Amino acid sequence: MTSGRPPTLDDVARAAGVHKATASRALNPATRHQVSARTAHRVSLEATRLGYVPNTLARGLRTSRTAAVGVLIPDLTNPLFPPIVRGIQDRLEQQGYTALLVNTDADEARERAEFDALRSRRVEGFIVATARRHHPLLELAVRERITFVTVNRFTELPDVPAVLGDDADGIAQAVAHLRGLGHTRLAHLAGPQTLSTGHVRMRAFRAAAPGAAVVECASYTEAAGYDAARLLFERHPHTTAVLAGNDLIALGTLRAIEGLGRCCPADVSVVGFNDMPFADRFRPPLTTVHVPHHLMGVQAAQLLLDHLRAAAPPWSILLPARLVVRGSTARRRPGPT
Amino acid sequence: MTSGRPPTLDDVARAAGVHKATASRALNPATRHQVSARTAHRVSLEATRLGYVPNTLARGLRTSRTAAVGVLIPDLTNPLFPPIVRGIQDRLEQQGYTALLVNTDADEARERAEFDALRSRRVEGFIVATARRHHPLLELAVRERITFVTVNRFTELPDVPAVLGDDADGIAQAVAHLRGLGHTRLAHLAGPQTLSTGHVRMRAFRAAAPGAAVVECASYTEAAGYDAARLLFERHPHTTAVLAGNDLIALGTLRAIEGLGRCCPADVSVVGFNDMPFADRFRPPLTTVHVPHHLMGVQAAQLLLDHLRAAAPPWSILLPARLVVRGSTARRRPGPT
DNA sequence: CTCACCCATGCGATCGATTGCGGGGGAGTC
DNA sequence: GACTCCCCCGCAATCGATCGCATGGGTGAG
Repeated sequence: MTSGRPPTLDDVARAAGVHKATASRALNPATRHQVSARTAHRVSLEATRLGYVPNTLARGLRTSRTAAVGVLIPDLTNPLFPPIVRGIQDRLEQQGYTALLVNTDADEARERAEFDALRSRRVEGFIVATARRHHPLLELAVRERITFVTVNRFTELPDVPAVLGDDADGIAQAVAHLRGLGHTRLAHLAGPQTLSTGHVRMRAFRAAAPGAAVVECASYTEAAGYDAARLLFERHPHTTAVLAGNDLIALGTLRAIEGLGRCCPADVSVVGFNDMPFADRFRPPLTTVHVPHHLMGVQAAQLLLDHLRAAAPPWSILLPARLVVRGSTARRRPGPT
Repeated sequence: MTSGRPPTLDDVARAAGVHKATASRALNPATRHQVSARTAHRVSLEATRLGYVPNTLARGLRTSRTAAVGVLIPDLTNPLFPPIVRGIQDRLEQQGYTALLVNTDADEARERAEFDALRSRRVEGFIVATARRHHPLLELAVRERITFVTVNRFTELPDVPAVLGDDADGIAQAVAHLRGLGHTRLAHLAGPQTLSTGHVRMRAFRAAAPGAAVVECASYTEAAGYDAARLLFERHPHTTAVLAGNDLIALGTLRAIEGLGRCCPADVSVVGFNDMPFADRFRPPLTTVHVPHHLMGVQAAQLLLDHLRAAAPPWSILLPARLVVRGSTARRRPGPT
């Protein structure tokens, strides 16, 4: 009755009085028809009675299909990623797959180590949220014919499927919104230009607001946003509207504005990007560009699964972004000029 | 030069002109001393040249050590969990372990399915953040001698190690704080009593404020907090201070207060629990009890690893909680009475 | 010179499940 | 009654790495 060690397929087979090969066929839905209904029933009965759970390692070793995929993200505590990861997990789970999640902290060596660890676990493919525009590791992955898709960001390599938000359109909406409120002195606190999101959003901003001020942040963090905002207001004190590279940068900008004794949105309007969770509860509630992150994760997982099953064309998917107007933007106040 | 399929240990051994057993010993730090330095060097050279990465499945099958642990959480998008998970991952990674993360959404059937899936992957143990006070699945796990620890919550079973925050003390601090501000009509919006956190916090509240109003929320969500707060103010309109079961309930309470045309903190003070990320950026900034969630994850992972290596005593760990005073609590305004 | 000992390495079984191949037996047909 | 065909099922190889055991050659001591 008590199990010394977990029961094996052989145990089940013996209990049912058949060979383990028969038991294997009986338990696998795809091969059950090769077995008489009577024995199939008897085997599954014994299986549940013994609490049999198949050994995925052994199966994976034999079939070289592990039903696992690696997921590379920079940092789970960045609020951008939980919804994406959740979307990935939801879709993968539906198909019986498991996500192996690792954080890289934007550290190349660490990413490489984690990548190898995942390969050693024989994941069938990767979902990469850490992509940089130029990314040696991903070049290697392409050379080794490893199946992967990028999510949220892309890499400058041909034929790599990606699931992206329509960042350029989101920026265009934000600029139009600010213009509509009467702002003429716009500025952009750009994300790192090594990342596709930083690059695309900045180019979109430049296209929509030629000649406007742009300061690049060292990273997508509140601290970097704060520093960049201080620099911006030093160089361009008359700025009345800031389009931040993402919500964390916007948060840093808000802090900088407060530190300068100014007020958002009365003196300066701020727009974020991503619509991170609880952005509506901030002070002030953040006007920001919403990107469907959960859906993004779902689509990335689906895209990867498609490529795993058959050599699907290297499609990419562009998800619509949508400006959400809240309390951090307001009509430009006629200046003291 | 190009690899049809990933190189195996046998490939490396052949390239180095030795037997695969020798190659195995050369590559494993623990057995390298059994091999001459010359061959060890030659083998590792060939291994890196061929891009060899060991097959964890095969190794795990043979050794029945997979260096993987299962992590059960309710929902990754609940901001409570990313820091905990991150702490777990950080510690596990240090030891070469990998976390297999699944969401249960508080659904018993789903939890069971995920649990079995993880067992099928032969995880060596579990870290459980979904524990309920009475939990059939965990009873089963104990019977089957599966190694696991619970984190953040505990289950009413003997000898199950747990890593917990000192919730009772946190509540005591919060009540003392509110009393110090002159509040006498306190109320508690308790979390679900099926969870140890809900139960412990409510008992601590009852002990610190005998006779004060208590309403139980259906779940730890903003929506449930909103509903419970409405009910509370209907029954006890003179309440001037609310101690919420967690930050999400507090957020729902804030919304209810606003909906009633009252103001926090001028009319009603609110205290949350957990100090979730960005709680300081809310409107108003949330006074709440800080619990060291990242550390909690680290300790849980460490505790599990200890139990995996040797049969450590079923220690539990209590981490200190600390009230963080922000803008959602204020001195009681002399009422119109 | 011989014997004992040890170090470095090879051999082969093993972990647990899958799968191609082949065989036994029952049913159906002429 | 004999033959064919098909359905079930068993046999054994296989995936890749680990490890107990055996072995060969070299060294040091007597």
